[in-house]
Amino acid sequence: MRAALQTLAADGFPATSARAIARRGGFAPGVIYYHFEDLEHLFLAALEWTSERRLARYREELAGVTGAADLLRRLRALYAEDLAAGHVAAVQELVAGAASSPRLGPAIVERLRPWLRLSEEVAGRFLSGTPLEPVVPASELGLAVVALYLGMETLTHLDRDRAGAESLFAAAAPAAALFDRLLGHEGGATE
Amino acid sequence: MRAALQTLAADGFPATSARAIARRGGFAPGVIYYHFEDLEHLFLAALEWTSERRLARYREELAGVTGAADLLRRLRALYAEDLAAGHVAAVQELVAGAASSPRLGPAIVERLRPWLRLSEEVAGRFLSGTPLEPVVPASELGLAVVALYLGMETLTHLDRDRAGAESLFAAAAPAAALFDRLLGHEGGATE
Amino acid sequence: MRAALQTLAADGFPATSARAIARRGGFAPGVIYYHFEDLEHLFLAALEWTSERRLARYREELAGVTGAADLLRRLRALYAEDLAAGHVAAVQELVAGAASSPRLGPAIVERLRPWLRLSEEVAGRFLSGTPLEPVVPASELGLAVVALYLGMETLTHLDRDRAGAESLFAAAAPAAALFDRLLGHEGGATE
Amino acid sequence: MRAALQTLAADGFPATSARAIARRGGFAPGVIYYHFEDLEHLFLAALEWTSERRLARYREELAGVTGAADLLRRLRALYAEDLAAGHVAAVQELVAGAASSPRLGPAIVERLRPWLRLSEEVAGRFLSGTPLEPVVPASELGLAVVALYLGMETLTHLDRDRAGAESLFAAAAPAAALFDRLLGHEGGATE
DNA sequence: CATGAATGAGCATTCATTCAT
DNA sequence: TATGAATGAATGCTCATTCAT
Repeated sequence: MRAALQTLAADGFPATSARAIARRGGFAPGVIYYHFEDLEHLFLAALEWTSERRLARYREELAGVTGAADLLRRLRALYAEDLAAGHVAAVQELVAGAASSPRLGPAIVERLRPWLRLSEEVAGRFLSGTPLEPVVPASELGLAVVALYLGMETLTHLDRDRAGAESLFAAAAPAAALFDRLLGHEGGATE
Repeated sequence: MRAALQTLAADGFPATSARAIARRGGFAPGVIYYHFEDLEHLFLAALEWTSERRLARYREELAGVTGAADLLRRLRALYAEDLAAGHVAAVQELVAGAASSPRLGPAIVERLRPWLRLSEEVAGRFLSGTPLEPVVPASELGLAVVALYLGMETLTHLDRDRAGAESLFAAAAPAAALFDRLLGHEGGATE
Repeated sequence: MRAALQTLAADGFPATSARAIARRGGFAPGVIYYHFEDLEHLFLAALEWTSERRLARYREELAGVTGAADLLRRLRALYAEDLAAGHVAAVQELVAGAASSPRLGPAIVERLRPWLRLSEEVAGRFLSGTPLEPVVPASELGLAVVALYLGMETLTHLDRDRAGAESLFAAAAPAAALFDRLLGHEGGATE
Repeated sequence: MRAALQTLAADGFPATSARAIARRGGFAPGVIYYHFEDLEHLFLAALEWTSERRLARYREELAGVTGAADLLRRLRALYAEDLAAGHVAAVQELVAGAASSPRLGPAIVERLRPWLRLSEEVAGRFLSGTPLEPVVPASELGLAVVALYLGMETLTHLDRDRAGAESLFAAAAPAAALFDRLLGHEGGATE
């Protein structure tokens, strides 16, 4: 059922009505209200569900990262997974669509916080020991990365061109390699 | 009237109905359909209108930029203007809300393209002559900056904390100064 | 349109949905919400409308009452009018059906108050100068009469037997005549 | 379980859904349909249940009534019991709410008939031997009393002011005493 | 006996849109 | 140009009811 929402969120927040969810899930709209108090609760439960699973995956993958190029390579793979499952699309749609809802908004912020924490943490780990450490605060870098992720999703969602993010990753690779070389990281060596 | 839409877009795309626009503008809903074929056409016209004016302003301000710190300072001021007028908020709401509309989506992409071009252009000007030039393609950097802008707006729109973007600008300032120093730019000298 | 509600209230408060009203009135349900904020507002407006007209009629008719028998005769005629128009039925249905609504309830009480006042006033006029005056407070008698009216309507509405009230009026006539004779009223003489 | 319905009828007929009953009773809605064919059957069973018990109590209490004042005093006490248990409220809500139901209405009339009989009987006993006997038919007086009861309940249910009926009883006491004195009853002597 | 899941119709309400005036 | 009235489809949600377990 959450999968039904997920796929629904894939054709736009404004179009994600109870009826539409039910149609896609193959059940009656009433069922939703049997299991969830509200559409909002459904959304939150679904966000939580997919978010937790993806977060675990991200944490796992980013645990042993060794340098900029390595980090980038792993993010790229993770993003490809997200794309395939439509997870980012759903999340972005939810985040953007519910931004103005006084009840949903804050609840979503809450569910987004772990991502900010992870992003910040990885940014911190990544900066530590480099000359950038004193000059770039991890917390802000972490925020910027999450924002970039969301913004990229918004844009690639807008025109159906999924290649945008992909080419961004591709373009960033040489820069990451250079970065590693300058700082003596060993990460990108095998790429 | 377009201003009415603008302010309406400020309380959320899903809540921006013909009635709501009319209520805020102080006219009857029917008027909209006298001037525009459609709500979608209204949205596009409004986007175009505000976009052109802001774009001109951005172009003007970013024309004589001399370095990273200078660029950052100017963007910060421009962003403050955007914030005050609610322009970014409206645009982001529109972009995100209409992302899944088969008719509105592509049309919005079209109206967004000049921004990508500007961003790309500034990025190119900024990179040219630096050692980064061969390693960072301007087109991708430009895209990333627009995405970051949108993403930041999404996030700051989500929790009412407008300080997020501000503190990001603040945090980026030292890095920009360092950048300028390394590359022999003279921009941030007076800051 | 209020007439549409009136007739609708004639087939039961719980069945008086926006759709049902519209169906009976021959218009689309949306029209209701164009003219009234709410179903509740429709109900109140309709109650007010019919109530005012009937109240004026009652006042007019009861102004020059001369005795118990006369009063009874006039009430009987008025009640027959009410019955024909279905006014009491609608009012009773509304009063009973909305009794538990926290918003509608008090608003209806308000609209009922003039009736209590009239009833009280007539009771007072009727009692004044009789030996009953010190022993029967007009305010309570007025309340009792209104309650009796409502209760009778409830009962006659329950089984379709409209004869109940009629036979009550008939049965009360001799008592009223006796009452007048005892108290020296001249009212019922010609009956 | 019937108690659950009773209390539910205390927050309004339209709000008395199967779910609401079950929630208050602490069981699943399905249970209702195990024990009763229908919500309507539940209502009737519950009405019957409470009605029988109260009727017995009324019969017992009104058996040895000696005069108007005595009758009034006993009714007042009985009414206080009803109020405390919420019985009248439930009955009135049911009677009014189901008035327009083609199936429920007649069935309720049936369950109400014993009350009319009792009322009539007491009225008859009360009138017998007095000069009013030829002039006031017991059957009509009985009907009027029941209607007054229902109507008073409707009104006191409407505004939360439970004092209405109470003050009515209080106001009627002197009249009853006078009545007894005139007719040589001995009932109110000790009051 | 009882539950939890499900259904489909119905609810009040709001929507984009049309159109006579 | 603009309005006010109207429509019909859609919204989120609740309902009585059923039924496998």
